[in-house]
Amino acid sequence: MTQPVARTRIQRKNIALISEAALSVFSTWGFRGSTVDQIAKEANLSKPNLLYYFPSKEAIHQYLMSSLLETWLDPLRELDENGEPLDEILTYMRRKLQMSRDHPRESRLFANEIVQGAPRIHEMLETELKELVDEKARVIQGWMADGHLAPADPWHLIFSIWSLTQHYADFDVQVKAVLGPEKPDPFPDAEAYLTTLFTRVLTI
Amino acid sequence: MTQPVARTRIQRKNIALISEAALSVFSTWGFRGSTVDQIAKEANLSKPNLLYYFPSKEAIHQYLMSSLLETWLDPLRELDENGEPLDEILTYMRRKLQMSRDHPRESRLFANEIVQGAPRIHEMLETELKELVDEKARVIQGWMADGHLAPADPWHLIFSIWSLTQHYADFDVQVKAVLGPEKPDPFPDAEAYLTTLFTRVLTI
DNA sequence: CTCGCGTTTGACCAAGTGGTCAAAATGAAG
DNA sequence: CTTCATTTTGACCACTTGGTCAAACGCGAG
Repeated sequence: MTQPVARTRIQRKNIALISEAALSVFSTWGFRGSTVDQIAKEANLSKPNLLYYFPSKEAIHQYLMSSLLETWLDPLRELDENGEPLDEILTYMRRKLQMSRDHPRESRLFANEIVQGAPRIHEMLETELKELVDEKARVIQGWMADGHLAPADPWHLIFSIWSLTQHYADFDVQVKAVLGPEKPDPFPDAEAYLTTLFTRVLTI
Repeated sequence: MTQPVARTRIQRKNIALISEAALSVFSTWGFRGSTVDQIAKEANLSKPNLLYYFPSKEAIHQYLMSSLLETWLDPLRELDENGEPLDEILTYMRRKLQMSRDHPRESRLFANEIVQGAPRIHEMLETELKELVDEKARVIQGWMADGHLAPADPWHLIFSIWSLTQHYADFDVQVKAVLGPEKPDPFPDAEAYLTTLFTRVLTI
């Protein structure tokens, strides 16, 4: 029952509750820093009740990771070889930035996992993620070779999109502390800045 | 004794050992995920022995943070108002990138702390860090106003330097997983890419 | 309304946690 | 080589941790 298959209404409800709670807790404290009690409390369930749905803390984390992975990679999947190059990349960047704004916990969940050495998703990074990135990097490389984009290392270009957009979710405490209380929402400025940045970097 | 003042030779040696060990452990597991036993083992000391030098786990963490903070902010402090604008910014970026290469544990220590909401350094972010960034952002703003750099939001420009450079320390597992075993050192390419990036962004 | 299966819980456990303490070991100054 | 402050340690403590289990509960199909 690592990936629980919800059959009853109650199961669906509680697994959803647990996922929500686990997302909040794991994304805030990292795997080792989180406790089953915390997750149970956040989900309004008793600890044994929670462990009736998932066999262990590990299992909750695994379930979370694999259910969120698709959502996380989707924007890159949608990068379209036949689209207008600069527009495709700007759209990808904006979708990633939107995910930082709308799903910061998911972003921090992955950030925590990777900063701590990705012990539980390392294999996935080397297979699924690498394959997807390699494919799309070659698409971008093609665009550059055809003179539609200024030349630049496409792998590092993708890294830079990740790092620049996820920064606003993962390090938002820092961003908000530096910008101060009179700028409570950094996202409009961030979008403008990043649009300018990638436009200048990629326009020939 | 939150900031231990080493008086004897033995104290100096052991406090150094503990700092080293704590840096490794905290940067890998985050504060809550780390244990005093782990740190003691890594430092080759017994737990009570370690707690003879620092009163608590918190105290070790605080001591580490404050001793590393200066090192961490130094590169930005050196940004010189009277230097050649583009060169100053590229130099700053390169120094930050070097720190990611040479001191990845320090980078991850801060990353862990900030991703998890910076509970222990929040105040410092709002004072010391904000003041320094505000000062330097205004310098950059001046350069742009004088037509020495292409216009862009200077605060977000600084954020982008942080995020792009620290990415190679904080997320290095991911970077290495994506680039594969035939590219074990991403830094030369990263430096070339980031130099190109900031040059294109800031050249008028 | 009742029966059975799915659900919930209180009590419990072994291991790990941060931290204490008195006593033993050790280093260095005279 | 003695003396005393510094350093080190084993034993210990209260609390938290992930996880178990038998027993009780309650929802819905018949």
